[in-house]
Amino acid sequence: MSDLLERLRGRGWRMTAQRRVVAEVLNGEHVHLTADEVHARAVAKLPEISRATVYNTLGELVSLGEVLEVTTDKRAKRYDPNAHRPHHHLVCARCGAIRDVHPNGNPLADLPDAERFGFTVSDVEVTYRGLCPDCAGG
Amino acid sequence: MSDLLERLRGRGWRMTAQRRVVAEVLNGEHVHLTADEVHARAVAKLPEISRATVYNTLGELVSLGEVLEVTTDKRAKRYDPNAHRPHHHLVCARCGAIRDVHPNGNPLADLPDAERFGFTVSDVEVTYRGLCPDCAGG
DNA sequence: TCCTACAATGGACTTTGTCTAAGTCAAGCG
DNA sequence: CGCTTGACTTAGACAAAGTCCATTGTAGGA
Repeated sequence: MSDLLERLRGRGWRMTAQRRVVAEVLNGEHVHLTADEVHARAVAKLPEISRATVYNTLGELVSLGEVLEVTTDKRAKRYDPNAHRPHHHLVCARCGAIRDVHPNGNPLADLPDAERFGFTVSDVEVTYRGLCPDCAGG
Repeated sequence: MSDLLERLRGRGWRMTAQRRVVAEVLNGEHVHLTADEVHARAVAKLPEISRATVYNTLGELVSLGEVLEVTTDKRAKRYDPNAHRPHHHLVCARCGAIRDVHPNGNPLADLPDAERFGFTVSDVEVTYRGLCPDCAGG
C-alpha cells in the first residue's frame, strides 16, 4: 500500500510534492496506465506538474524496481505498479484491455541451453493476446 | 526462398518495383529490421522509394501473414520475415540484438482457464531478456 | 536560517508512424 | 501494341510519445 512512499524515502529518495503525487497515482490504481494517463491524474492533484517530471519520475521508479514497464503495443509504454509479484499479461487485441495473469510453470526453465546462444537470460515476459468478453461479442 | 515474391503474385498482389524491393530486403536478411532500416536498405536499391510506401507495404505483408511484427522495445516495431515457423525472441537488454528461439512446451497451454477471464486467447508472445555474450563481457 | 545539490519546469526537438491530395503506372482488354 | 482504370506511390504535413536542456525552484542538512 502506501509503504511505497516509505520504501522510497528509506532509499534516500528526495521527496517532493511531484514525486509523491506520481507515486500516489501508481499506488492507488491497479490498472496499467500510460505515461500520459499518469500525467493526467497527477495534474488533477497538482496542476502545475510537468510532463517531463512525470517521465523522469516514472523512469526512476522503474530503475528502483518499484514499477514495471510494460510494452504490449507500440503505442505507449504502460506502467505496472504490481512489481513485487511476478506476473504476465493478457491483452485484448481489439480494445487494448490488460489483465495480469499467472501461467503455470516457469517459462524461463522452458528455454533449453541450446537455444540461449551464450546469452545470460535473466527475465522473461509473456504476453497473451486475444479478445476480451466484450469485444468477442459475448 | 524467393518464393515470397511468387506467393505474393499468386495472391493477386499487384507487383511494383517498390513492393519487390521491400520484399527482397526482408527476404534477404534474416535479422529483425525496423521500418526505418527496411526503408534505408530499400532506398539503396531504389532511391526514389518513399517512407510511406515502405510503411504501407510492411503493413500489407503483415496482414497477409508473410511477415511478423515484433515489439520487443517501445522504440520501433521490427519486422520478422520468419513468419512461417512459430518462434519467440531473445533480446539483449544492452545492445538490442535479437535471436529467434524455440522454447519447450506450449505456453498457450500453460494459461489455466481460471486465468483467462473469459478472453478468447489466440496467441502468445514470449520475450526472453538478458545479455548477449558480447555485452556480458565474456 | 542559509546553502547547495538535486529536482522541476516548459518548450524545443527527435523519433516513429499516419494521412492526404495529386500524380503515376501495372495489367487487362480490345 | 496502345488505351484505360483503379490501385499504387509520392512528398510533405501532421500526430503521438518521449527526450533534452537551460533556467528556476526547493528539500534537507549544517
